[in-house]
Parts: sequence; C-alpha cells; structure tokens
Amino acid sequence: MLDFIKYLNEFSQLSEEANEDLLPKLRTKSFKKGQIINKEEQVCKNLYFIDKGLVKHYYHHKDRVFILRFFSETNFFTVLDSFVNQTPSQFITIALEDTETTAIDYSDFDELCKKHHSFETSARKLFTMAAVVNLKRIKEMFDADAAELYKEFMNENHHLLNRISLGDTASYIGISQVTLSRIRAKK
Amino acid sequence: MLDFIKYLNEFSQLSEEANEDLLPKLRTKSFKKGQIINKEEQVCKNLYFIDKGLVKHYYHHKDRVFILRFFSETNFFTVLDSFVNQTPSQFITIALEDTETTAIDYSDFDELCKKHHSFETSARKLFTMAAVVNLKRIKEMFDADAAELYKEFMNENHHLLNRISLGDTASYIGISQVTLSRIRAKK
DNA sequence: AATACTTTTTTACATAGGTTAAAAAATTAC
DNA sequence: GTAATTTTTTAACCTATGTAAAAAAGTATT
Repeated sequence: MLDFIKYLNEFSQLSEEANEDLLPKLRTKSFKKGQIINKEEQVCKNLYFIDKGLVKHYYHHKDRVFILRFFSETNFFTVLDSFVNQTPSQFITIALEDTETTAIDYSDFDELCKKHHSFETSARKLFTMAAVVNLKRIKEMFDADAAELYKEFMNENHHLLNRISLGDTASYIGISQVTLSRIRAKK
Repeated sequence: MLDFIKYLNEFSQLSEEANEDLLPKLRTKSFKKGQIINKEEQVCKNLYFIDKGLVKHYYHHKDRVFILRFFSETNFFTVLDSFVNQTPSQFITIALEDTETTAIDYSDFDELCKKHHSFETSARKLFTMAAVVNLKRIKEMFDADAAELYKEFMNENHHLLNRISLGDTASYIGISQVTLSRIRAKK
C-alpha cells in the first residue's frame, strides 16, 4: 500500500492533499496461484500495483496462446483499454504465483485525476510510459527473429527466469514451445 | 491551427485560459513530399497535428524497412519516446506527400501541462490513446498472419489505399513486397 | 521408491514467407 | 507518345517455424 504511493510519487511528486486523498482509496487484493484476476469479456475495474508475486496478461487465438506481458513486484498493471474506457477486456489476467496487490478502483482513480492536478500528472506519465513500452515491444517483434527475442527476453528478465516456464516464454515471444526448444538446443 | 485546438478539446474540454494560452504556442510547419521530418538520432522536439498530408514513421533494420505507423489528416503524431523523454529517436519520420502540420514545441507543451489541469487531462488522454493503439497493434501482429494483416489494413485504411504504395504496405505489415504480391495474387 | 503429472526435448513432416533475379506493368518525365 | 523510372508481379529456391506424436526429464504425492 505504501509502495503503491511511493512508486506513483516517483512518476511525479503528488501534492500532500492528493496523497492524503489517495490512501483511503487503496485496497489490498490477494490472488492464489492460478487464480484469474480478470476474465475475457469482463471490464477491468482496477489499477493494480504488485507488492509480491507474478501475473501474466494473455489471450487465446486459434488454439494458440499469446502472452502480452508478465508483471511482477513493484510494477503497476491493468487491462489498459478495458480500464481506461471501462469496456470489456479481450485479454485474461491470471496469477502465476500467489500474488499480493494494492488496487485502486476506476471511479476513484478518475475522481482523483479530476480533483488533483498532481495526480493527473502522475497518471499521464504512467500511461505515457505504457505507450512507450508498447512501442518498444512492437519494434522488437518486428526486427528480431525468435532466437534474438529469446536472448533479449533473458537479458531483460533474468530475475524472472526461474519463475516463468519455457511454455510461457514461448507464448510471450510468439512462437511454439517446440521452436523455443530448438533455439535452446542450438546454443 | 484551429483544428489542432478542436481535436485536443475533443479528448477533454480545455478551460478557456488553457485554450488562450495554447493558441500563441502553435506554429505551422510544412514539409515537401519526401522531406524528413525527424531523423534517426535526433530528438523530436514537436507534437504535430496533420492538417493535410501523409507521413510515415519507420526504421531500418538489417537491410529491411519497418513502418510503425502512417499518420494522415486530423491526427496527432510525434516520435513518442523521443518526445516525452527528449531523447534521441530510433525512428525516422518522413512526409509521403506535401504535408501541412500545426506543431507545438516540447517545452511549451510541458509548460501548458504544468500550468493547466485541463491541458494535462487532454495530454493524459492523448497518450493513453497512443498506448491503447500500440497494444492493439501488438495483438494484431501476434494473432494475424500476413494475409489477415493485409485485409485488416485495407479495412482500416481504405481512405489511404491509393496514397500508400504496396511496398510501404508490406513494410507496415512486416513482410516483403514479394510476399504481399503473392497474397494479392491468391484472391 | 513407485506412480502420476507436468514440463521440455526430439523427430518427422508441412507450410508460410524470405531472398534473389528477372519480367511485366504502371507511372512519370521530356 | 517515347523513353526513363518506379512499382508490382512472377518464378525458383531455401529457411524458419508450425503441428503432431513420442520420448525424456523433472516434480510432486503417497
């Protein structure tokens, strides 16, 4: 709960009043390993901060699974389009480990944005960062072949390597697990 | 110039003072067909609104060209990460047609965000939309094969079809032009 | 330790899409 | 309207990666 506030203040310093208004809106939400945090077709009502644990954000398409992102400790996550537009999600969010989060409800988030300029600023920077991260992912998907993507994934997620299965890693890269096995065999 | 203001107000209504402060910061910038708007390694100093024309946002990698997006009339564009962090761009922006834009400088943009809560709100919504659009592109790239991507591209950009070459279309989809020709031949 | 379950690798085969080169078609310039 | 240039298509060949099924390795449970 305090970490949520700390990290939001790191995007841009919140005013004292904004911080005071924020705290009572926060709720602790815990999820068991394997538990679905947000289903397909369900509107994502919360912005989450992970205090502990790991989640994956994915969807099914033609019998295959694609993982958009993993989120772990000290990161915010939500189902972006579903949260900001309050529309049904195309994606599924599931806990890969027992996970503890600090969450804020959409209407509270929206209200704080309206009430406090400094909160709005942090929100802007938070979502801008999300846009930049997504752009980076598009570029990576374009210009790297599967072997490079795996290498990059390992570099950027070395702290998560023993927590994420090879099957999930393959789904993140966008290849079959067989292909990932072949890539690993070549080294 | 007035369209820039109109479209920014559509994200979220700006206060009267914000609108008044915004107008004198806007500059008209015109580019000839083929002219580079922002080079690689160059910091993108402006947020642009296209009054007329068409630009592509791309990069080179291993002798291939990848187009991240096309931008045309009544759309904002910038080199996202370069603009928001004022760091060198990895991408190139070039005019595909004679293009007229209304532009605002980063420092003016930043100042208006700080000064006017309502401007900050519009900025948040603008960048949030960019994040959602990028997420959608990631999903498309994952779950659609080249033929589907081409079909989707045509559906979503029918107004641009005769303005974008097949070579550029292929670079947007992430395939070679030869492959695109094959796809077209099959229909 | 033996059984069951899950994860990862291996093999065989099929297909999508890359590369290169050349031809054909369309567009632009003079 | 002919030549020059650019764009698009076609063909031949090759590689990466998909699918399916089986084997192997690893983990958990009693």
